[in-house]
Amino acid sequence: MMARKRKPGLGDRHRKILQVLENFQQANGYPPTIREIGELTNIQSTSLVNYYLNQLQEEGYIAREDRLSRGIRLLKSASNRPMQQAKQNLQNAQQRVEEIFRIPLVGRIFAGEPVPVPASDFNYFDDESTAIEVARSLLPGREALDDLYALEVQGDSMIDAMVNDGDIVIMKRTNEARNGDMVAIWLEDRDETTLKYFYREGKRVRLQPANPTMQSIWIDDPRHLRVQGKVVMVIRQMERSLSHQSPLAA
Amino acid sequence: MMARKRKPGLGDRHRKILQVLENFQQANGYPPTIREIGELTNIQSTSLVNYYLNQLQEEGYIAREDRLSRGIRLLKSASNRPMQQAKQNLQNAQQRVEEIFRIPLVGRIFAGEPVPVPASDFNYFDDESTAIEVARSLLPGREALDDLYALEVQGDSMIDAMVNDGDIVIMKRTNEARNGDMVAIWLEDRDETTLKYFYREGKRVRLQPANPTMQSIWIDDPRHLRVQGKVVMVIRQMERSLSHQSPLAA
DNA sequence: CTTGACACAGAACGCATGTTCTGTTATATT
DNA sequence: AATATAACAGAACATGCGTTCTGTGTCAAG
Repeated sequence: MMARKRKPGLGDRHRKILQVLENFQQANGYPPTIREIGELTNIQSTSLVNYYLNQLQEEGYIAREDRLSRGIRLLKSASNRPMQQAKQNLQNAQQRVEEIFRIPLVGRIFAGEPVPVPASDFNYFDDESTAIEVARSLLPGREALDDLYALEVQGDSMIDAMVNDGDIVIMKRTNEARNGDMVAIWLEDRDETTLKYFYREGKRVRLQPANPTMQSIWIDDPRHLRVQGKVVMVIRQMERSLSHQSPLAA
Repeated sequence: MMARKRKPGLGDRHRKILQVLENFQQANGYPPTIREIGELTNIQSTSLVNYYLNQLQEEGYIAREDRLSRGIRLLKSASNRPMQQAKQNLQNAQQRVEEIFRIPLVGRIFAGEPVPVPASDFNYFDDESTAIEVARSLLPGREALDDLYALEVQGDSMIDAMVNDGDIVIMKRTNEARNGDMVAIWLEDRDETTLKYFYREGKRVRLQPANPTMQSIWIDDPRHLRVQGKVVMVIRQMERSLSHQSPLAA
């Protein structure tokens, strides 16, 4: 026996919560906590607020950062009331601009040389032409977005990392790696840059290629490797210059 | 004995912190924590960040809510042209509203089955949660953007195409391939889907893997292969935030 | 040199806050 | 009416995060 179905669309409480999110952010400059939302909407249980927030997230109205206090972002405004038209436009515009992120393309990466890393005070806005635009929804939420930069892969030397000539890799500037991270590593004894998954195993470090058919390598002395950044994303655009398309074509 | 006096005005670190506050809020929609500020300014101690924040508060640059996580509001901007900046952002926003494109994520692709292709009258707006957002600037300019759809790669069967488990491939709906296109092809005699570069060579067709170390295959009778779409882009996210995880994930 | 204020690091403490679990009530569907 | 599910409440738990304390080096004024 089928039973009660959930009504599609937003209920009164969904709308109320969206309203609260908008007002609170406007008034205080930071988003509310679950408990604060509860007070402002006469919902007495944190779990119930959470319940509604999950639904709003599934519907795409908000984005939440896991386990992060006040980590709620409003994606779509639900206010249907007339309001001040100008203000409304402004708000929408600011929302939209947050959904796109410009990552500076600072150089190339290939096996023969260490990874170029921009300084932390790198001015991101000085060169408009060399930027990769990525929607915020594709980027990891918890990362410090200011530490991101992009590199173009040169040559076929990183096929074991499933990365091709011409691919764009988006890196995060960091010197330390956690287990499971894919990192750019400079191997001092080989004079070589590689992209590998990083695993610390006791005193040794295991570097595992992304390609599951290829073997890991072990580094006995971690001082011989330098973590130069963490790979956050790889983008491959087909149909560009003909340069790398057909080495074998007759 | 009076000793060392504190220099008046803002030091480098004060300015750096104000900069971080502004950028972080702009990028994430909520203010940073003390620890996050520390990471972004290379200050290793929470107490030291707190130390500087108190000074900034006394100077009137920020307001803090006592004991409230992320309760920092920026009152004065450190950038010398605050109004200009906001206006600039607004203008850019309005220009860029159209520069983001939502591509529906319609299913999975793996070796064992033909590629799912949405109907041409597919309603892109009915399911908000299953969409990949891509900046226009990353997409090929001449393509008919309405014909694009996205698939999630399942399994390791396409490593010869340099495509990994979990990757997102953005496809263009088409039945014909031009030389040099990377296409999704259904091989009837093998009951298999592959992603290969397509080259017509006389009566035969050569399918070349993206991985230059692997061999091409030749199809003598082109009627045995069906072009199911053209690969426009491949996106690999290394560390997906939980809130944006693929809705197709189990 | 001595001194005292400043600039910093690290750890510990405790409240704030997100998450989860168990349970209850209400409502739509059969 | 029976039942499955949605809509709720309350509490417990784990972690995030602000706060505070102790200690160390550094630099300028006496």
